[in-house]
Amino acid sequence: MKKQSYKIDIFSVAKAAGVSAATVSRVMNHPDLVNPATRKKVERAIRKTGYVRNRAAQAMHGRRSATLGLVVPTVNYSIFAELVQSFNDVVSDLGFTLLLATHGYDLGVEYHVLRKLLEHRVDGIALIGLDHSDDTYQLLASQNVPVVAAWSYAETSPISCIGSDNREAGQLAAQHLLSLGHKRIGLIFPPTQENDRARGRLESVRDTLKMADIDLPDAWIAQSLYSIAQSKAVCLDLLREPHGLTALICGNDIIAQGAMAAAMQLGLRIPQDLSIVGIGDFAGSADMFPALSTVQIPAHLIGKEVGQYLVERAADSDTRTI
Amino acid sequence: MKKQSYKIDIFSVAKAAGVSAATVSRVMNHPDLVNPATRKKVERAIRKTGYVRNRAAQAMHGRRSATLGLVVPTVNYSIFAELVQSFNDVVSDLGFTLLLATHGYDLGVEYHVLRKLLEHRVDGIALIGLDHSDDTYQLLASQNVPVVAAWSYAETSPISCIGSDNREAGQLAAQHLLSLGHKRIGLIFPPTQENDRARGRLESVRDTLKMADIDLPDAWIAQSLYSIAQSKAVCLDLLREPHGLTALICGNDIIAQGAMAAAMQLGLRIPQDLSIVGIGDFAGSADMFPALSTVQIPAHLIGKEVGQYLVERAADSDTRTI
DNA sequence: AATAGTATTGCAAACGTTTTCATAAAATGG
DNA sequence: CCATTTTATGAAAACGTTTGCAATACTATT
Repeated sequence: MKKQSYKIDIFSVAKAAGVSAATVSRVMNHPDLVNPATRKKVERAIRKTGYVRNRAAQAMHGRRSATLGLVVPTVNYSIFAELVQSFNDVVSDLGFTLLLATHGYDLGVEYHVLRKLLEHRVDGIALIGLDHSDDTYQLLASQNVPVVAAWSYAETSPISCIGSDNREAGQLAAQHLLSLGHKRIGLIFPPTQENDRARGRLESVRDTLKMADIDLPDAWIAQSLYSIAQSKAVCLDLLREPHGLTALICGNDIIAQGAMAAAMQLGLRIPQDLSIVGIGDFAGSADMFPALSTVQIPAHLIGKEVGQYLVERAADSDTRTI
Repeated sequence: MKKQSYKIDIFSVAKAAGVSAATVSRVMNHPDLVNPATRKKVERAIRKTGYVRNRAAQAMHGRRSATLGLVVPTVNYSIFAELVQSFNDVVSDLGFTLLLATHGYDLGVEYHVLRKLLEHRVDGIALIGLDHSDDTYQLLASQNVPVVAAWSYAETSPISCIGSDNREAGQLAAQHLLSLGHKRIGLIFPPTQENDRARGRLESVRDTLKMADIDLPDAWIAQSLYSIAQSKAVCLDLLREPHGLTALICGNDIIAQGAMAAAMQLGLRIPQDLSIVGIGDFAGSADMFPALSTVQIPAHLIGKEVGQYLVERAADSDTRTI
């Protein structure tokens, strides 16, 4: 029925329905403004011609692209996958399409992918965390597009943020181990230069241990990237040293899983011989690792709220321009 | 430097650089056509004005949106996350932006999200698997946009596909257990109605076992959705029955992880008391579960090849229109 | 039945690019 | 130095929508 691969635009539909292009447009955007009978005719013509509306043209005219941009470090390892999914679920239901970009924990790359999303005139932008380059902050300030930082929450943030307090998470993890009586606690964290989540967690773990007069030599702190394999290797090294560690705090769940693998390999029972605390969330980790305590980050909830917030703001700036 | 929140378009830049809009456009799209000196001027003007090009306008004119659409069932559970990541990495490097959509294993929903991507005039589309609704296939045929089915591979596919042969994967899993001498093998698979991956795997497992004259009563086959918790519950039920099962084949790695959790809870050692074979790939699963044998699906490679293929085809149809 | 109001539709002017075509300037070659 | 090619630029016509405005056809109120 729709073989004619030659461009079917709104005028083709208009002709097929015996109305003007304006009416066809109104059927799609303001159906209440058009007579039910004509609406039926138009809808039939749309179906018959196989018309697919052109959002690019719409975006160009009206300042609405019906897209939202989401920039995450990575979608691997499940860390942000759940957030991406719930974000997408909610905005998709509300008629928006997701433009996804990743930067692999490189804030220079982040600037460039953000720019690409803005080129597509997304109606809103979500980023992860609060550490961003000056260029990024300037770019966001210059475009007036709704922005929200997800995952981290801080009173002092220059842009709106929806997420959890990383300092509190670190504090919870440390206090949990302290309450169990641990005194020799090792730390495995990812690099913290461009990552406010990891930095906040690490700092507050340090502070909490210091407040409790617990020693934390540098040798008990190890660094690992986001890789189970690497984390496992790093933990093996750390646990083989004669530090007498009785507990580990892991900066995120990926690292915690590497730590568990290392402990298993060394024949250490968890939690009898070694307590491991992770920070972060991994869908289903509770089922997989009943012995691993985790300070949970409600990724699903954050994604949902971020999506709702942006859709709302997009609608606002829509009416604002009118 | 770029406070003037009022619309900065290509003409503003042109004025700032003392050239025409056409020249500015050429600087961005065909830099070799413009004099190096003027190019410098224009680039400076772009930076000074904080101009961000409008891809919507570009797409409207020229039939290039610089976007690619990817439709996956879900990005949760890591099943497709790795593919999404590697697809995005390669297309992003080549200047494309990713439009992501998910359908939660519902092919009716798939049709609608696909339509939304087409509305945005993506330069190419990737879907997962070969099971799609008739509407979907018709829609794809009516638009002439490059399409590729990822994950599954089949000679008979009506559209190009890049992926692995699910029948072979199932066969490998079954043969592996047969070669270990197992005779009482249980199966846990996801629903197979709208999922050619699961169906192909299940059928070939069945065929392989039948060829080897191994019994496979219906009671040994259980169904589970993509959820570790549910899979664990289903496996607990299955293993508690007096079937005397010595091995399990799991339709994917999520289910396999639930099966492992169930076995652990029942005190069964893997692989001494129970062998578990998963099909699918989970980044890092080798590190996490050394005892779990898995028929690996090269998600990373598939994502990369699908991305490269689409970019190539997008470039083709670009020159074709000229 | 005349008036005012409302519901429905069409015309045409945007929206911000890209690109064809034309032109002018510069380079080349004899 | 003139003729020819090459290089560099600009003017203007698309591209496919949306929407303000105007016009027409109804409906309700006197």
